[in-house]
Amino acid sequence: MKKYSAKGLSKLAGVSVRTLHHYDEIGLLKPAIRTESKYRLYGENELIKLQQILFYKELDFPLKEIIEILNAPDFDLIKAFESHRQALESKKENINVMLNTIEKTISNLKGKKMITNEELFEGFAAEDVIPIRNEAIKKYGVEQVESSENSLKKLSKEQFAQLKKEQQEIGKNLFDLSHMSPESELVQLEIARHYKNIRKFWGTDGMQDTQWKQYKGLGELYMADDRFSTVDGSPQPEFAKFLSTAMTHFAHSQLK
Amino acid sequence: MKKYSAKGLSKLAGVSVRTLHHYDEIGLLKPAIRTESKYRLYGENELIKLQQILFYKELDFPLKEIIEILNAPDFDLIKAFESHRQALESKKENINVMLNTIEKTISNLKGKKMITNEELFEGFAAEDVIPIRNEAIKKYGVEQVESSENSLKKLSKEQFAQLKKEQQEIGKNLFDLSHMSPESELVQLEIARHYKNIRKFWGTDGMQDTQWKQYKGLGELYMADDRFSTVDGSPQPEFAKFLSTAMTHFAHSQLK
DNA sequence: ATTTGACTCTTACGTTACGTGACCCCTTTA
DNA sequence: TAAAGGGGTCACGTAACGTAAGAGTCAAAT
Repeated sequence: MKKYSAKGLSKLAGVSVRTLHHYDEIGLLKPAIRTESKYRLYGENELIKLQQILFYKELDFPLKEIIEILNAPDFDLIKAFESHRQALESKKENINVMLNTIEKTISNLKGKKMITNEELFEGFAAEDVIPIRNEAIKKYGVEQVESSENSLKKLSKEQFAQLKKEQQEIGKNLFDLSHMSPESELVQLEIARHYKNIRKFWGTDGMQDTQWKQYKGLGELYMADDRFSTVDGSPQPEFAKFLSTAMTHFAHSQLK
Repeated sequence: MKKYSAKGLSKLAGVSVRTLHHYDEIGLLKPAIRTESKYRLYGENELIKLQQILFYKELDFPLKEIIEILNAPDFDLIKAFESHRQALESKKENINVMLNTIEKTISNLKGKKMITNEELFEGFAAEDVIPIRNEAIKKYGVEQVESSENSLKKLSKEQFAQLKKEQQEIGKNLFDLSHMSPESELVQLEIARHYKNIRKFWGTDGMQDTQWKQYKGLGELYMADDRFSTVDGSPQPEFAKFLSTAMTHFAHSQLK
């Protein structure tokens, strides 16, 4: 059985020796054996395990979770890798979104146009959200808005699935809307893009952080707002815009 | 003029109060005024500035740089954005490599085939080059190697991107070859063909520029290494892999 | 046989962008 | 008038290592 020294393994895997020390310290990856003089020696198994660690790390799993994942006895390699691939692909899409934003910003700067803050923050700002929320408060009262927000933070899994389904329906409708829109092709493209974002936003699993919950709550809130539903009940592009904003926030939080 | 308390502003912008404290501490965003009782009060200007801060933060600028950006109106924004875009793009490329690796790994697990460690780590390892380089230095001397490398660093980014792309093509083809039966004559033929391509690539035909000639020199330097040629003169897959790795290595050094 | 040079170990403080108390002050409201 | 709900300043905790410092180990070269 082939053995690797700390440096050997580090070169092979593209990590620092310190990283290996660290992983040893926290019990994530211990060397196969320790020589008399305390040298770390790793074997093939450690090599494979390290690769798995790196994959998860690439997906921004904290090391603590990686320890749990790799210690789980029902750990299915192929399944894990396939979910990795999915996550990577969505990550790539997220990067594309950011690239678009940056490119727009660059071309804006190059054109020496002074861009307004609203344009600058398009896709980021909570500015879009806040006034809407304020009006919602005027209409429904603070307590209703806040209770709605709070209650939404306690959704069950079934409710979540339901919401997800509904959101996907909405996405479809939006897509149809875009085809009927009398506006320019650019608008259609934008809406199509939003549609994609929405699907991804509501379709991604494993989002349990606070931001996400907030957006989810706000999402339902806005859905209740008249301004986001037409007579026939189909949603307006503004709603998609909000979702896109939320999606962008989420995407960026994922990118780190 | 409207004033915001710390909590008020934090809610509006979606950041924590502690964050505002922190920004105050490091001089990134100071409140407009401080009341007698030391309360922080922010105005519209601070709101806007905070939005700008958040914008840059979304793009992963460290706070130190954000301070510079916002303090220096003549800061070269475009340059900063460009470099960030490049970073993102290289990130995307890495993801693509990883996707390939994962897919290969999956099919490998499914097919129960063993892949080599180097293939397993494709996309992570970057410094395989170093030992080879050291040996090259031993053989040919530091000055020759370094002069070759230095001339390499003068390549334009476009030239380099092109080079890298071609190298990746070569690498891909060779990798695909590795899936064929090793005994097959077809494989030998294919390798020979690739060898021709490589030779052509390194040949003088397409490159009359001085820099390119020196680049070729470095290539020949490495090609002269025993480990990259077999008895009959045909190259080993390791050579193409080395080229790919080297390109990646130098591309990185080019980027920063 | 020794010196060199690459490698190894442990220990421990530095880093980034805040989170999270602890403890105390100020203002509003029941 | 006292509780509630803000506000403030320390100051340590966090994640995932980076980066020396000081010292031992190992194989090759002198």
